[in-house]
Amino acid sequence: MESELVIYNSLSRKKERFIPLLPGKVGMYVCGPTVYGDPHLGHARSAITFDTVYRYLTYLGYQVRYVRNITDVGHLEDEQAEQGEDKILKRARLEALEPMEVAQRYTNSYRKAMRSLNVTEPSIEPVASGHILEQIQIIKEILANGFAYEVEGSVYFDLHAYTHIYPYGQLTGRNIEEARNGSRNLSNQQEKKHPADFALWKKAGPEHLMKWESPWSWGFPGWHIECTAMSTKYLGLPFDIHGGGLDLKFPHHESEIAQSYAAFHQAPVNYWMHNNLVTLEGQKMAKSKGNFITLQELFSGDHFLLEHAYSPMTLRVLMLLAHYSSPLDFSNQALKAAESVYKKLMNGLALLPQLRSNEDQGSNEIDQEILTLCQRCKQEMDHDFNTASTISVLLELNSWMNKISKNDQLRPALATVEQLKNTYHAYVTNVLGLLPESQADERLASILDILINLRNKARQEKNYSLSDQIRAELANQGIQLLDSSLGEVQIKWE
RNA sequence: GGCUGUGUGGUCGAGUGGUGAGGCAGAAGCCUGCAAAGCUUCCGACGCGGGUUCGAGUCCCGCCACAGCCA
Repeated sequence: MESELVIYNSLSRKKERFIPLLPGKVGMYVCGPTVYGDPHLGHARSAITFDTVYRYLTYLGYQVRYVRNITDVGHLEDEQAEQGEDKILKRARLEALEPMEVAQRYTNSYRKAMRSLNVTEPSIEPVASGHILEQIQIIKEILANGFAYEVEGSVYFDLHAYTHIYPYGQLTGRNIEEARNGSRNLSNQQEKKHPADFALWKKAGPEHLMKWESPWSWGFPGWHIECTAMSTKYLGLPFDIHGGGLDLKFPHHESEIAQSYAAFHQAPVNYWMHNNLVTLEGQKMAKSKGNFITLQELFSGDHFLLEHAYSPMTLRVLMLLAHYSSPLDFSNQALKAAESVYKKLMNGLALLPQLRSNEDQGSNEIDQEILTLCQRCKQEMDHDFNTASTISVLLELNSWMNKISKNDQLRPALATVEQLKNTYHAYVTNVLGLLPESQADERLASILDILINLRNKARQEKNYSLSDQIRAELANQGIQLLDSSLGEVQIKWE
């Protein structure tokens, strides 16, 4: 397959042509959520970004194995300093639940939210607690290769030994000697040879409920090792694409790279991709900052910053309206704009079956314009998944579709119309993952037909008070009737 | 202080050195019983200062602001 796809690789800081390791196949790993709280807008951005990557690769014909993990082994509130309480454990204490109950509860709510956003389920969704043995195995490898040391039942990654052999900090431009100079001298870090060394395995204290047996102690794995274990288990080494939020670059992804070299003497990944963050009033939106809107709050409108409820598809459009690498500031105005774009795209979808073509196969200016726009959809997506540009092209196509459907003089050739229908439908639904919301069941639809017919009859008799009453009362139920100049009535659900 | 990003019209937000983004808001008109949708036109921008180039929003240097990570 000749790929024209270009991906911005965070590691090289360059746009690179995408060439998979195996022709026609792609292995992709994305850091999923730590399940200790309700899913929020930050989760949605990462999931939608990489869902779109997955969808587009699939659309291009690749067979994609998409692994997105669930972190259900708690890591600490201040991971770098290895201080604070285990996040899941803390939640369990607050809610009086078993830690695994917490993990299950928020795994469920995450999956539910992702379904509503039409985020495709990954091919494999491994949980960290189910891969303790694999993690222990890799820690053993790293110890055997001399890049880790054991102290009091805990195992730490030995950065000093590592940097003698391998470069460290390529992803985030860090160097270990600088870190040494200004590093904090915290009492609980006494075990470490170097303050920047990170835990591979931690001995569990008596308060720790989630713990496993290992050659070193009853304890739990460090945060970074789970991704190394699960990605290599299911995707091999190296694999094609590793994704995650910008906030995970350091220390998480940097450590993954180091662990891979330390255990297997090779780089884990060819292409690193990082989505930018969602900000709220210019600040990072994160649970740990108490500055966030959950997806449930957004969908119900139950948050003081929201003017009203916004649908999952509106959120999806909002996310796709910005390039994944740009910061996205969240506001009612931005949401309203997204809502409008979503409506337009869905109106276009409903319009597709009505498009008429010309029997003559003459190619005129309209045909050229439309065919060029169809090609541009692929060009824009090929250019580092530029969904914002793709949407603008689709809106231009939409504009043509409206003109064609309302003007009998404008009739492109049959082949052009077919191309337009296929492209528009594929990009809106398959690539961008946008679907019409709230479908009516058949019975309700037939009852609606009766009402619509009654209203049309009233309109023909110029009984506008009755026709407007029917329309107004349906609108109260969230069902909007939209008349068209051709006499057809469109139904819109809210 | 270090590293990595980001600065584009009233607002959100694309932009791959060569007169076009697109959405929202605003203005005018067309269509329509009205409304909605749609169509046409208008409105306007590249953080600041240098440089490279025939040509810079785009490349280079410096500065400023904001964000993230680290300290």
